[in-house]
Amino acid sequence: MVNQKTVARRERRIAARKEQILDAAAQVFAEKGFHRATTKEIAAVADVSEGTIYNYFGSKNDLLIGMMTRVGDSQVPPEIFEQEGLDDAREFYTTLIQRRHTFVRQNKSILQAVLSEILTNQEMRERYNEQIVEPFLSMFEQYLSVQVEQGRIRQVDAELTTRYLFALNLGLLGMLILGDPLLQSKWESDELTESLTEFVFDGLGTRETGE
Amino acid sequence: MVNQKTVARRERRIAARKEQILDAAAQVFAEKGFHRATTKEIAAVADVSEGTIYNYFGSKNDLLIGMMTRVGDSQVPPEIFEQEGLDDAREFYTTLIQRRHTFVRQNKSILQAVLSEILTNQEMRERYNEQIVEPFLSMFEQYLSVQVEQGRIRQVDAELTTRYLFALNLGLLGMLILGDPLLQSKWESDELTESLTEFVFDGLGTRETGE
Amino acid sequence: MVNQKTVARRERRIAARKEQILDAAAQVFAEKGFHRATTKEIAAVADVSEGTIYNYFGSKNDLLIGMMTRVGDSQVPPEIFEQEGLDDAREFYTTLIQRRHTFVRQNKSILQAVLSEILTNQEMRERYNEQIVEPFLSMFEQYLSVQVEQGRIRQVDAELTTRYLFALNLGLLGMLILGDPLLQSKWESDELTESLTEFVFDGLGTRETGE
Amino acid sequence: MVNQKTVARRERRIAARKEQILDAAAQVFAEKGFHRATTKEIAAVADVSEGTIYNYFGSKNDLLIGMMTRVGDSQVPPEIFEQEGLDDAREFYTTLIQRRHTFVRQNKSILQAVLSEILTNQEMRERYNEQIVEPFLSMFEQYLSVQVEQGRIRQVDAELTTRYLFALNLGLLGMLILGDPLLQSKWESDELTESLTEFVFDGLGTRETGE
DNA sequence: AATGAATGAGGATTCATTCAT
DNA sequence: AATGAATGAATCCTCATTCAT
Repeated sequence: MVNQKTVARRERRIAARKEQILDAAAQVFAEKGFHRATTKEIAAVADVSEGTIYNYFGSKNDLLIGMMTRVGDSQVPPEIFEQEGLDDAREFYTTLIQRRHTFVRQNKSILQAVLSEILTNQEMRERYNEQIVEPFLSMFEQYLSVQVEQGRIRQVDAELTTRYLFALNLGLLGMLILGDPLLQSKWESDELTESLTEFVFDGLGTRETGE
Repeated sequence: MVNQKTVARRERRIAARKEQILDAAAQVFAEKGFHRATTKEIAAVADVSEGTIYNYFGSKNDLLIGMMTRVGDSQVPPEIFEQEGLDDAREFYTTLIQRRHTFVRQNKSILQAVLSEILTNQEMRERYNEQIVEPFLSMFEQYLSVQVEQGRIRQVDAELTTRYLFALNLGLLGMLILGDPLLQSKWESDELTESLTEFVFDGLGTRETGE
Repeated sequence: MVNQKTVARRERRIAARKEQILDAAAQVFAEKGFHRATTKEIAAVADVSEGTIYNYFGSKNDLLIGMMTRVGDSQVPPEIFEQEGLDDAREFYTTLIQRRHTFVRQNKSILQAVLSEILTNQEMRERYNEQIVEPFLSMFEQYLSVQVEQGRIRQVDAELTTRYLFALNLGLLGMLILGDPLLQSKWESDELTESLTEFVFDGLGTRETGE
Repeated sequence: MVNQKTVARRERRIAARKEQILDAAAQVFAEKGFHRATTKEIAAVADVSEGTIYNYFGSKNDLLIGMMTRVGDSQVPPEIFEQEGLDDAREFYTTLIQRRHTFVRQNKSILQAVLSEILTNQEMRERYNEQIVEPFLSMFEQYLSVQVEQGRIRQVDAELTTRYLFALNLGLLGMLILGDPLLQSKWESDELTESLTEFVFDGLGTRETGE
């Protein structure tokens, strides 16, 4: 009994420490990038000694992996695709990007750090694809196919369209990181959703031109 | 006279050396990323000594800046926005992304290296914004405003739409780097243009829903 | 009364713990050598926590000293030199190296670790000399002198000869550690004694050449 | 032509630097042992920067390997076993150990460092066996067999005897390192040769007992 | 102008030791 | 008395940069 409690407490302490360190790492990585970040500084920000980091993570690289796992775990959950009452594709998309933006708002630093490393690190890239991109793409693809079949959206290529939508979001994240002031302000006050939905569903063409 | 010629020749030689070194740097940066690339390896690839690099560039960082300048210089030229006969916005967009894709095809590795660094390097980010992003955005914004005024495209917010289109392209580059196989194959054989134009101009909504 | 018993019990417990830890240390030192052995691993093998080690030994170095003391204590006991009936020097030598080989067989790993450290650690070297080498040398020297006086062995320089015999044994230990397969097999099956005695007493020379 | 000279000079410079660094390493290793020796100190003794060490050796471990190779190269050369006129085994042995002692005198530090590490480092042990021990043993064995056949020495087991002689020398080296004052003084003034030869050839036994 | 050896600051990682529980 | 998490000094190694030739 007591043992069980002790073990549980211990596990919670370990998890908390890991979080504490990952938070610090995320902050420093985002600020300086993975390579310019030093374990010394991460330790300082996490308010632990350098040695302690290595009691919880095998290497500096493992911090990055830990962060990616975290990002993966807090992504859009699969259930959302299976909810009832999301017949209206517009509404669904709105919900989706709202969630997504909330998520990005909460994890911008981490995403920034992770993305940067992903761009030049083969191994990270593969992890990211497997854990985050592919699961999402295949689920969304599936959803789109159904919508197309049911005539709720235009007859589009579900595979490609999925990728365009993903790209749009990825690109927006990129521009936020780049620091575009307009996007930044709209995004922080959550004013992008409507305009974005319109862009995606109505396109640029005038109605007449529409084919 | 003679002096002028000599000076000119000298300048050409210097420029050539710089190119030679930047080419090598681009190759190595793309392969390993900025931080994992060593001056030693760049020198080896450029077939010069490490010391020589420093005769032409002040630092390793300057190589990155040099590359970004290069990328900026070979971007879509401003003239394209001023050409006559590009009244048809669809056609114009098609042309634009075709050029863009050709450019990306030729510079993917460099873009990869530069982007990665941009994400976590304040200074690089500012340079990139000033030299590349902002000029393009303002020109495109201008173009879109005119198109909207003339009723050639829907009544959209030109500023935001410009950013969405930029984001879409940036995101596609991101997904290419991530290695999405579908995009990769379509992109290499230049099959994305039409489908992308359709996505952008017609949106996902069925025509009736279009409001 | 009770107090005395308690104290005695306590001392026995402490001694037992020390043994337990030294055993573990011996095992790990032998496997990895002193420097590559970590207190963490020693603790794991001893099935105690790292902290506990430091309740019984002041430092990692003290473990080594403890081991050497142990080795010293189990060396050839001085009494052997005083036993009656060991008039025959050959027989005596045979007995001696048999004991010695038995001892080495039981402590090879420890000796390996201790010797390695002795070679490059001044302090250890001094301890080893004082505690082990010198006592043995002086006793053996004494013994040899008597044998020479009594005409039981040739007129040799007792001091030097003692050192040659010590060296021979030390060197054999060295070769065993080095892993010479021939010595190893003969040594394990205790077949070296006779041949060694012959080498030491008869030399290589043919009898006629003997002078 | 010039090129050849330049290359040769370069190679000489490199070899010299390597020597310079190995000398320093030998000194520090011998003093403190491999593990306690720091690259910082080696650099200081060699009067170069730490970085320079790594221009010539891949790792601290490589310094050790480099030292062992050096030791191997300066060992007793195989030719000695093939010289004419060495019929007299005593004389031959005398020559051999004189050479050996000279060698040890010149390389004591290195041997000390190498031996210590050999005792606890599997890889080093294997290298040492292959490069130094085995070649010597097999050559000496061969020599002894012939001597035995020709009746120049007693009918001894050549294999074992070779090992005894090797052990004797190894052990003497060990005792020198341990710091035995008697051996030290005799060895430095080269007074051991005769006494050692006598020990090896005549044994301890009185002539009558010689069976 | 080119070279490449030398430099040394800097950084990730290890591990003996401590100490609060 | 035992624990084991926290510590941080110490160390090997890398690599951008310099500079004598």
